[in-house]
Amino acid sequence: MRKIDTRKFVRATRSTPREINRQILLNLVREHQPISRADLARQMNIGRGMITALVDELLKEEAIYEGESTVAPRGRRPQMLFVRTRDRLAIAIDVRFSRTYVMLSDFAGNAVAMESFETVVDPSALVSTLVARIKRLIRDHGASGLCEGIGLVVPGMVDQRTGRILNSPQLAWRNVDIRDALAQATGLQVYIENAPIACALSHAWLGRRGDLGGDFAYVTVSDGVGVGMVVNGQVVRGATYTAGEFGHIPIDLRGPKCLCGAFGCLEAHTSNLATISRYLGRELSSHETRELLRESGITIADVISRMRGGDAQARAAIEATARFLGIGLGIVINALNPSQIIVGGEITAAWDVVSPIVREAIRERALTEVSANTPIIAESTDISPRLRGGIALVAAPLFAAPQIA
Amino acid sequence: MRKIDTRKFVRATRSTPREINRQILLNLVREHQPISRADLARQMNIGRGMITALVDELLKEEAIYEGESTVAPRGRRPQMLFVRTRDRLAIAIDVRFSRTYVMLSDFAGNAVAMESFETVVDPSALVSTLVARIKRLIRDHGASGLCEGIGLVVPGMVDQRTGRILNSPQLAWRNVDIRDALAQATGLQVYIENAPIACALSHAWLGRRGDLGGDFAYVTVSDGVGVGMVVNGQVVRGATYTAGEFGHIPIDLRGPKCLCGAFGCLEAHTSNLATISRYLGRELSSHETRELLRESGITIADVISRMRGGDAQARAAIEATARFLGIGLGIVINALNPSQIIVGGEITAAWDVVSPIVREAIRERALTEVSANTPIIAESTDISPRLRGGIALVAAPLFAAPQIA
DNA sequence: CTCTTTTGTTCTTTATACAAACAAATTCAA
DNA sequence: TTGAATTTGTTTGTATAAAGAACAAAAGAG
Repeated sequence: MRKIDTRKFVRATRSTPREINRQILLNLVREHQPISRADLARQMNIGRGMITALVDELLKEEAIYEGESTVAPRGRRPQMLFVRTRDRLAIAIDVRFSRTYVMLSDFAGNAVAMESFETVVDPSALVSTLVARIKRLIRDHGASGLCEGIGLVVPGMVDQRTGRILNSPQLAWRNVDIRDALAQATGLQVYIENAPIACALSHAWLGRRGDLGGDFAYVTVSDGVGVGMVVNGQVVRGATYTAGEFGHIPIDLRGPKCLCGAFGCLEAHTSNLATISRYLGRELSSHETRELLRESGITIADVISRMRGGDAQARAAIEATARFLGIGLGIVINALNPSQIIVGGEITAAWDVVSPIVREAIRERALTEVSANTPIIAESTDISPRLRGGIALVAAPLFAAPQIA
Repeated sequence: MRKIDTRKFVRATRSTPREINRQILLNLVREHQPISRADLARQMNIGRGMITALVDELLKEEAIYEGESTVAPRGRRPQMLFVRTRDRLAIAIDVRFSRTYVMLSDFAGNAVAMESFETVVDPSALVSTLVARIKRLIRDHGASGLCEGIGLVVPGMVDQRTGRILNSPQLAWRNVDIRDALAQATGLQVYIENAPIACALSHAWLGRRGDLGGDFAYVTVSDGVGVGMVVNGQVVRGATYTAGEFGHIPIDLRGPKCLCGAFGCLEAHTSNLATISRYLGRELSSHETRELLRESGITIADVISRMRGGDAQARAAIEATARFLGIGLGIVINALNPSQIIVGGEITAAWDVVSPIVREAIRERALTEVSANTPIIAESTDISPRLRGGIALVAAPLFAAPQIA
């Protein structure tokens, strides 16, 4: 039951039913391809004549294409339909603390080319570096299709009205606009989004067919901790685009000081930096620790491999992180009751150790049996969910439900 | 941008545009009444002919009615339209720990009659008591209209598929069904909902015209602490109907033991019981404390009035509660970034003392200037938001957006 | 080769959005 | 007082697209 916002509603016109049914059909093709017109008619409870008209429209726009006719047990052979994704390309950009990744990929998320470079912190220098690399990528590898847009994923909150990055602690950016400069220099539409939401979009639109559907939360654990939430099929951005900042929720008011200045944040307990600091037996927020981290160059992957090598200190650090992560996921469960939680980040490499501890912490605080058993799925970093999210930013609007009422 | 769920979509038909525009028109009348056809045409960017047709339909169904024609600066006088609410009635039931309230009211939330009785904990005994009172209420006061349904508000999580109360700690109910029994005995449609969501619905559908629109959170502070969230115009219920349980999020792992069994829950810091226990200098969860509370009969209102009388102990207890409440609201802000938060419960009677402490606690943890200034609005208990929510449960479906795509 | 089954297209009917003309009711100004 | 201007609300004709039926095409079965 949705309330109509009488300030910004969208009235239905004569062509509204067609737009809606067209979009439903397109999504059915996307999720069931290959599929015939007759099957679509059965799925949609509609006459085949209607389907013919809608399919003709989509064929003319080259949103879908007709494949070979398959064998059928009897009767005329159906003509199979497919969504056109192979020759539609997009650029995804993942700006991270140390490195920036650029990928050219088709609309289904299959990478065509990928490269990376050390992150340039100055915004305008970053833009010009990106522009050069994007142009070269498209020139060298863009023969198989047309690039239709850029999906830019940044570690920070993004104002969707202006495209500005409101605050990125990792890059020390405040109110920075790189979207418009990038769009102007490349002549391509640029979609910008913060990392946890991009990961959630990647899961929703480019995930496996089995786990589609249902509302979920995507929890990213890296230098920070953030959550991308999908509720009623829509991403939650909040009134001023800062929703999902679970990282700065306190779980222990007498806990360690966080980089944000407050005490006892979830992020200060369970981020990669927190785990490494704990391993080194140092305080997270002190200047010396940060210097030490920078100099030693130790990463969370190192801590995990030392744990595997039998380092008891490393194991203790990771087990403590797991416990706090479980408490964090318990917060998400109590707040949102998602049908599943996806966890992304380097910590997933230690999931065999982390998972049982997480599950136990959730069990301690869950209010019902079902919520205690909320599926927690670890997503490995090597499928690069952020970059796939960048592709989804460009591709998903084609498939989204029309906004009505 | 919403994703279409290909498992349970609603296809558009020939009459879909009409359904949508009809509903938009009805909502415009509701929020701008009195309003003329010509004004509606301007608001909706549509021909006046279309409006005439839609209005005729709504008039025939008696959803709206035509009032007097008003004066106009020049030209033909417009005929004003109104939503019919006066002679449409609903029963609202608010089941609480100690007392149960029953109200007969019109669809706009104007009470016709109200009564209360000591809560009967046995479900079937409660149903028969309710049935008798409802029948008498309708007989004695129902002359002004027809009762079209019952809105039942309970302190606990409700499975909306089955109507069962999954868990109500206050009533010690688990998997109890009173909805169907009530419906069968009264012959009326019964809508059941948990208290925080009902309060949120009350705010969304029966609130003042000024503060309509925008997503928000309704935080209820009574014996428990819960949140009703409205995101993208829709209430958030969660995959298994247990969303909004912010009361059992830990804010201090070394904090007091909660009635749920875990340590350091928000509820254990800021519920009415927590405040009273703190005032008495007792541990919340111990058996002796609960006995003492029951025997002494001291309420949160007593603590507040003693604070007003100069009791330093009472002031300290309430100030501590205020601080923890601020931390709780900070959690809601970081998680959801709502455009506003409504706080309901007895504690609002001390809002002059509570408010500045709450605001300071939020400021300590908010990540942006805007989110630090999220409006926090106290809603007094004497407008009975729960009962109004019960009315909204019956009335709102008439005005909701049609589900499409 | 004919009958049956299934797929996909075409045609007719019907609902309804859209646009324009029309009727009604009122003020203003000569 | 009367006609012009203005605004509201209704009616009428047209275009669009859904709904449903009929038809054509393509295959296998007997």
